[in-house]
Amino acid sequence: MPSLNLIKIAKMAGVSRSTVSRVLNDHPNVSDDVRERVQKIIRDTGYQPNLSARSLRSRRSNIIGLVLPQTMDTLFSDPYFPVLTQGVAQACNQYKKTLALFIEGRDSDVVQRVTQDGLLDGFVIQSGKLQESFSDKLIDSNIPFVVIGRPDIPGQSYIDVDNVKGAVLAVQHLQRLGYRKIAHITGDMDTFAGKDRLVGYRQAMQDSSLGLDENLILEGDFGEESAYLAAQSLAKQGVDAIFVGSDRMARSAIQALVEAGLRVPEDIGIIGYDDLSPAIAAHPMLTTVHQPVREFGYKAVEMLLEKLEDEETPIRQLIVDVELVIRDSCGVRQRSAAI
Amino acid sequence: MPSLNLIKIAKMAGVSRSTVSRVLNDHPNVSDDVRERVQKIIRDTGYQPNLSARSLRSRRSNIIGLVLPQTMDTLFSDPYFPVLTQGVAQACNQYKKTLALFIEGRDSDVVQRVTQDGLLDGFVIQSGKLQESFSDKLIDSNIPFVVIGRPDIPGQSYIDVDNVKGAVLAVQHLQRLGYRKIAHITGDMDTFAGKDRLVGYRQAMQDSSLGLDENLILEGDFGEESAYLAAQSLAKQGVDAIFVGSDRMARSAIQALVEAGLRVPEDIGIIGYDDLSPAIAAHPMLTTVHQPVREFGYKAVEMLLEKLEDEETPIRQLIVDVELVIRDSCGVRQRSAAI
DNA sequence: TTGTACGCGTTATCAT
DNA sequence: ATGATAACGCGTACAA
Repeated sequence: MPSLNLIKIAKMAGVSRSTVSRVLNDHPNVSDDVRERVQKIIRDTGYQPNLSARSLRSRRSNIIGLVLPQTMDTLFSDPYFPVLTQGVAQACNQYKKTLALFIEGRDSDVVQRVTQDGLLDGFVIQSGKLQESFSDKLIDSNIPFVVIGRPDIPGQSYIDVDNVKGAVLAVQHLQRLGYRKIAHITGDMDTFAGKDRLVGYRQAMQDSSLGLDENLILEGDFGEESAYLAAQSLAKQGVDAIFVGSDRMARSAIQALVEAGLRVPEDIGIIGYDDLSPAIAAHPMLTTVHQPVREFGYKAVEMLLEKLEDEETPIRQLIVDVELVIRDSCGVRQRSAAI
Repeated sequence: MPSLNLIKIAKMAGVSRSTVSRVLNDHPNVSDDVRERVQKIIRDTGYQPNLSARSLRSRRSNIIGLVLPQTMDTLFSDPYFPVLTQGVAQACNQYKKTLALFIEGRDSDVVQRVTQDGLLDGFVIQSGKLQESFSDKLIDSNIPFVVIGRPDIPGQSYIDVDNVKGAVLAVQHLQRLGYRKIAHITGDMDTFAGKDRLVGYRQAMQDSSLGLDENLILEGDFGEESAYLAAQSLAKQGVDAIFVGSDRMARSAIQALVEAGLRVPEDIGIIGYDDLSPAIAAHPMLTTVHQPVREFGYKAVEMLLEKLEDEETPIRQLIVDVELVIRDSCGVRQRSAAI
């Protein structure tokens, strides 16, 4: 048990606590020989400054939070959250911050825990369902945060992907390939992601000669089951192509279609959304809208750190671009030849 | 900006710091009316005790770490880690601990960060590849920890699943169904999980009338690619059934088999390992060995907390049981009828 | 350049 | 039952 502290190191080096402290914090005003001597002792003893004391004194814990307000059950079955977490963790490593992970459970009052005095310097929060509005507590806790996804109250810094554009890209691609009856299986209509992708679908259909047919829109919830059922229904209905709200749902939809005797993409074209492995890996390779989720998490941390550096930094709202990744499930090979 | 502290609360209540502190920590020696009065003020002001100060004084941060020493790239593509994390997070919520997540990157010295003085009360660490042995630093940092998976040095508390038994269950099930040429695509041979499942496979084959044929063992690495290639090879070779080292690999193997013109399970039976969604969801439903990964993470935290309560608690080594979950890919329907 | 002394907010020990 | 007071380990203004 080391139980070392500044005093002991100071005694060993024959200097005062302050000097050791200065060495630790790279203060300029330390003579080179003293600095050397102290550093050697620090190395030899394996001394580490006590973080609690440091936090207390400096009012900086160097811990930042990642708050995932989804329900536990569905949280990690979609690769989105793991990848996001990875991005955040990567940034924390980079900037030498400790990452505290808060996953909202049914009972736990995450807000309470996140806003504890002296625990976090700030946090990144994934905006969840629309109805679970950000508690005012979060805001007037006065601890800085950045929202991932669009927040449901204005005046916050946030980072989001352009879901509308992504959907437009997907649908327009299907249109260009000559599909005429293009359906959409939506994501969760309680999320901005789900809603915005639907907006994009509607927009792309309306702006085309095909026009919008509300009957071709089936509501899903980002889960396998909903997509499976929707696809079954669409198989009976007979459509040319489906733009599905997420890759995970797309895979499930494809399964339903195949079981209904349809070939993808020969009989029906599919485009998903996310481009996160491993959902795209199976056959047929999924055409999908790529969101840079990892970079996203990374960037969110950087935005937060900026905010921490400069208290008066303006509110930033960053929309990250998306792009269509064309693989097999949209039938581009079969159709491009035909065109 | 609250910037409240004990003194201010004390003044407002007309008592001393000590009394407020006692109220906060549920000390018995406080009269009921004073307690009431102080609690009301605490509620009204929204006062929260400063955690840094608390940690400094009490030598307890109430933060516990989860250390995932895998490389970033592969980390979250397997559902194992997300689910494990979920279990750990759940336990932390339950016991009112803050969870700090450490994901080892290429450059970052996680050991250094994890063992910082005053940061963590203890941590749970996932044992990674065998060669990256636990640094001695971890051990003589003197901060308590529990290992998930078998540690490569003795004398540590750990929790593990019975990988050998799981493999035996799987292979024996295939044997009972009448398969004769039963192959194995292994997991990563640098992990205990991969090695132990191979041990179980060997054991089950040797103990049966079928005997062990080393040519039926193909090495994988828990990744899609390796399983795909191995399955292609086995398709040519012509085998009856394959016990695959993980569900994720099993899915990939099935894809290779189907593309080679084989039907699963009519032509070839498959059993995987893990039973974590969504790998099992697709068609055919995967027969697999269930590991209670979430409970696992939860339990690991409980073991750690025990250790924290009682410094002199004995080292515990807990082996969690596994069970076979029979679905479609093993061909039980086709074969049971035949038997 | 170095040392002294104070305060960060809390808990714990000792009186009263 | 309550209050004064001393730590916990560190950073820093100020003095030397």
